[in-house]
Amino acid sequence: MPDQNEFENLLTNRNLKRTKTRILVLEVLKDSSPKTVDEIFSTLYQNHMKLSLSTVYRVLDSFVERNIVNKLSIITDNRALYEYNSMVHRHYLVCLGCKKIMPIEHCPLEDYEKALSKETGYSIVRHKLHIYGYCPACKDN
Amino acid sequence: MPDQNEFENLLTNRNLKRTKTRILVLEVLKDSSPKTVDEIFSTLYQNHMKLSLSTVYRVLDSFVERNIVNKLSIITDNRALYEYNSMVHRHYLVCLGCKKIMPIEHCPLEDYEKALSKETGYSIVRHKLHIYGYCPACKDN
DNA sequence: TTGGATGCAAAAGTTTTGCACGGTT
DNA sequence: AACCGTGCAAAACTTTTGCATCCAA
Repeated sequence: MPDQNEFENLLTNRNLKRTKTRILVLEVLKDSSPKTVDEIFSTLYQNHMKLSLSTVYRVLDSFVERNIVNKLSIITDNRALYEYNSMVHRHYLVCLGCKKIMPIEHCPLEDYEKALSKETGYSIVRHKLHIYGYCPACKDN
Repeated sequence: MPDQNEFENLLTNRNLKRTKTRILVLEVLKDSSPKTVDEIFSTLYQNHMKLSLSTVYRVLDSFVERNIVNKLSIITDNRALYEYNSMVHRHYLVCLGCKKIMPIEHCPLEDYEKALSKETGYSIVRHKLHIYGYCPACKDN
């Protein structure tokens, strides 16, 4: 199982022990849209994995600290969202109809950030951009 | 007091009774950076205004429903942020040090969205953009 | 006067923490 | 063996709700 090894190396590199829960959480988040803590927990729990909700919180904290996972700045119903950090700078085009998420290759903000930095005196680290609309198939409804 | 009248008209137009708490909350939010419920409550409470936390929640709900106030999609410490809706499309520059949130006037994405729409066939409705960095004061640390 | 608005207290929901035990290195 | 990670339960915090009372229209 190639993913298993990928995750185990990742954990070792970041000085985290390779425990069952950590690998399970990575499996859920990898190649998936952002999830709440409860979604991650329930997915695993319903698959008969024995684990505790507080462990999921602690695992996610340790991942966020090490940049393995991003804690999103988008609230859904007062709950935080977490996504696997693929380390590739990407933006997403989200269809409000079918909820499909499509990656956008080009980042339109590189030049803008430089100008903004000069204007405000901020040192700019990163940004998050999500674009919402309707895909060709959903446009008609 | 011109703001008083502005707020009272606003409330009447949206079919909300002109109560003391509603006007106080509008005064706090107008011309201010986004605030948490507790910040709004504490500001008023410390100024010897008698009001209840749950009322602030209910007042804000009624404002969000009527587009008088926006509930932001930026988390600070698991608490929601509210801002007066000036009806101007805005983005935010968030300081990763002191957590200060500063509105950005210019939107760099207007032209980009048109191009993206042509390229993908999507009909684009809105976007969310947050930029993160360190403000001049926090840069040194 | 009437229906909406508020205060208070309790409930609901999310996240964090303490402590003992278990698993990885 | 040492120490980090986990489970469980309780605590801390944010937000919502029920109900009696109050107030704007």
